[in-house]
Amino acid sequence: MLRLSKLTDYAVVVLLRLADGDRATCRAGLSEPVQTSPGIAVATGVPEPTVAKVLKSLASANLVLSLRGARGGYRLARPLAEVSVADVIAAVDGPIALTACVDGGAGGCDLQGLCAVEGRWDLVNDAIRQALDRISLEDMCSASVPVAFRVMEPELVALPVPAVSAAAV
Amino acid sequence: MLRLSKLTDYAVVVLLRLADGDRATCRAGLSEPVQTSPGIAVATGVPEPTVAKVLKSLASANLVLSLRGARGGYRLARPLAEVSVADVIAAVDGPIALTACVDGGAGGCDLQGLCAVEGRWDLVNDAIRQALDRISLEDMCSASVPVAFRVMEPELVALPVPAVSAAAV
DNA sequence: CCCATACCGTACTGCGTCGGTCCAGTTAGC
DNA sequence: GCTAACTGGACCGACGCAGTACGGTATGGG
Ligand code: FES
Ligand code: FES
Repeated sequence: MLRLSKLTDYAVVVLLRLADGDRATCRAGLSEPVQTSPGIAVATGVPEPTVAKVLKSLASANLVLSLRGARGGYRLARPLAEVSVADVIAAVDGPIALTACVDGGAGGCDLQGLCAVEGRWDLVNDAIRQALDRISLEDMCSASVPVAFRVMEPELVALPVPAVSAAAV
Repeated sequence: MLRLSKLTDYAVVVLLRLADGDRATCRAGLSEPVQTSPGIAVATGVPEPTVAKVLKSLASANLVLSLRGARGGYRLARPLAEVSVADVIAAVDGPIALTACVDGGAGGCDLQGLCAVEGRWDLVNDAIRQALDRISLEDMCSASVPVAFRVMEPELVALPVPAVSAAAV
């Protein structure tokens, strides 16, 4: 159904949390805006091993920086505005390839040869890729908050943008 | 991986074949441009039951017209230029809903409430939907044929646009 | 009137991928 | 040296998809 995996959704949640925590620690005067995966897990509600898995994928894609050892953790590699949705999807779910026979996935289609849409999906694929590339996480974060159907606590709704995950720690 | 199902791919193949066959029968003087699912199956190489399944989905979405009874078959409901890729995807794979918590799929996300990206995916979802809506099957068919990597028979390459599926019948 | 043809709907099953978990290993602070 | 935390890989159950099968219905021809 053209559905993206839940891991990608979690990745966005984690990244947003990471950005928000960044700001919080910076405001507190700490020079080390680093968050651990257990901390992010308890802040977002996502099970901890899953958070670790997602962060691992994001780290290998250079979307976050990892600091090993004790007092280690993760840090955003770039500001949210510099990260597009396509980057996140590519980091977690692999390259964007709608079908098996686009440029990305080298010839896995079993109809290759007598299929009428030989490489035509590339057009659609590129269109989607551009659309996803044009949207940054900053855009998603500062969207017009169209949650008209799901009212949360008034205090949370009243807060500016990073209103969520106020139950952290 | 943001991958669309193989059935959708087949649907495009079948629709293109249907349009091409339409033209062929019209040229032959027949007033009934109708093709049976077995005929399309043998023309495209897709297994027959799968073709029937796809055609059923397309028929219930009013993308093709079905004529029952003996000498029945399927016919295009609209010209290819009037059918967008989004229509085909929606017909075969259900509505386009990237995640479980967009407007389409009513609240299936288990993080609902403390998730930071409450309804923000709608932005991405709409972008993709518009991108897919803007591409018609005609566009896919008349794409610049970027099959630089996969050379077919020269005769087929030399033919104008609907060069494919020449091995029909 | 009867039969062949072809669509229609549903139900079933095997398989591949995804979501989630676990464990051993490595690095760096204390 | 010990502990906290990341790293990489493997493992397994669950779910959805791809494909198949069967009975039913409608139409046209003999
Ligand atoms: S779907 Fe891959 S060649 Fe047609
Ligand atoms: S993913 Fe559905 S509410 Fe966050």
